[in-house]
Amino acid sequence: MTMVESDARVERVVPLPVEPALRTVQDDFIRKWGEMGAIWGINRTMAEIHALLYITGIPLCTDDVMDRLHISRGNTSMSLRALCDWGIIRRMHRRGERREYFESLGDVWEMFSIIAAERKRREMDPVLETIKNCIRELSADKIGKLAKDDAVQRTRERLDGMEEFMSVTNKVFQQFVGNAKSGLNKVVRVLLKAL
Amino acid sequence: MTMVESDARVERVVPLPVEPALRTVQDDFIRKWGEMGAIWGINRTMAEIHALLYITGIPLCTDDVMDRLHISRGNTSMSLRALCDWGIIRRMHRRGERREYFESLGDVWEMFSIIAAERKRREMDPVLETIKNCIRELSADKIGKLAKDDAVQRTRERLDGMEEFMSVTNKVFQQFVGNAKSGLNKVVRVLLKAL
DNA sequence: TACTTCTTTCAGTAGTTACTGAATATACAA
DNA sequence: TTGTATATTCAGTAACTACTGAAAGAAGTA
Repeated sequence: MTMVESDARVERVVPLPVEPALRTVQDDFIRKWGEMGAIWGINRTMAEIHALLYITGIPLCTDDVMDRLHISRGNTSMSLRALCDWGIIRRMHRRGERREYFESLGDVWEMFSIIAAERKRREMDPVLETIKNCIRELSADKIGKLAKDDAVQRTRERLDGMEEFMSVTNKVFQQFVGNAKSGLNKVVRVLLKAL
Repeated sequence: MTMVESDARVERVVPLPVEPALRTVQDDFIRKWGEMGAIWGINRTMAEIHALLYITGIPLCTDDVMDRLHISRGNTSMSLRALCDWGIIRRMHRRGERREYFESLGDVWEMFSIIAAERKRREMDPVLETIKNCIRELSADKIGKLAKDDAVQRTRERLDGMEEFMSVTNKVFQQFVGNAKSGLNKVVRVLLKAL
């Protein structure tokens, strides 16, 4: 099958739902989600791409994303890959089609737990490790009678406070991660009941 | 009282605890805390300054901070102010001394709830607002029979999922913020018991 | 094989954020 | 008042991050 090349493109130039009312709503959501990206440690463009995939709820290809968000092919490609690496969108192959499609996970709880798990592993765990190590280094059998020193004791108190906080926080995270496969999870239900 | 000017400085050049063992431990903590800054939406230097004030547990002045962390006066001044604005460190005036001192809050739970409250207000609340507005804009009395459209329904489902998630998250935050004045708070106690 | 369609990579650049250090302001003391 | 110790501000710059677009690569088709 031969085709004037522009035809192939035109088919997809405005590939999406596109009732203006719907489009406006989606754009609104996308913009705001992009602005919030920082919370998740994800940059604006990545957050917008994710928002687009999430809010439309259908698989889109690279050109769909480029056209709708006005970003370059390179940026689109890299951001899509990064989102796949995070695991909050998925690559999709369509029978008989060469190009690849991408779709977002539909379950917000699952997405949250994926992100939380990864950030805990990358950012909290090492800090907790360091704190525990610091506490060890200030123990009497490491520094002898210096352990009685005022300054040392103050520092140890502070380390203890931080360790308690982070251990508890870690446990809470763990629960989200372990349970949040779908919908309201156990932790949240317990919490809401208790309040 | 007249003083050779260098004396006044020398007094404070290495003003801090300074048993090498203690210092090493503190530096360790400071470095790691700085690296983790991102989680809190606070940059490395600010996080390090905060870590220093937290871990030593005594009030320090601008020069103490500059000397210990090797940062410029300007940067120190601005970062200290920003930390004061966040409310996680406090300015201290000492009788008969001209220079100002700064000290960190000692209670990690309190610091956490201060930061969480502020970030919720600045980052989550507006998004939730937008989502609610999106849902409103897609209601039948706004867009009529278009509301039955497939694409519209998909988008509405996604918005609903997100709204549920964010509302619940908000409630949990609220509890931390409301209760976490000191030590293990109600929410955490409930959680730990339930798990 | 060569051709087409689509994807990935990456050097270069634009845009952003963090930091310095000198100038300026403030606040107290003599 | 002037002098001194301290704090703040901010223009300029360094360092970093995000983005583009062209080139190369991959994977399928004729």
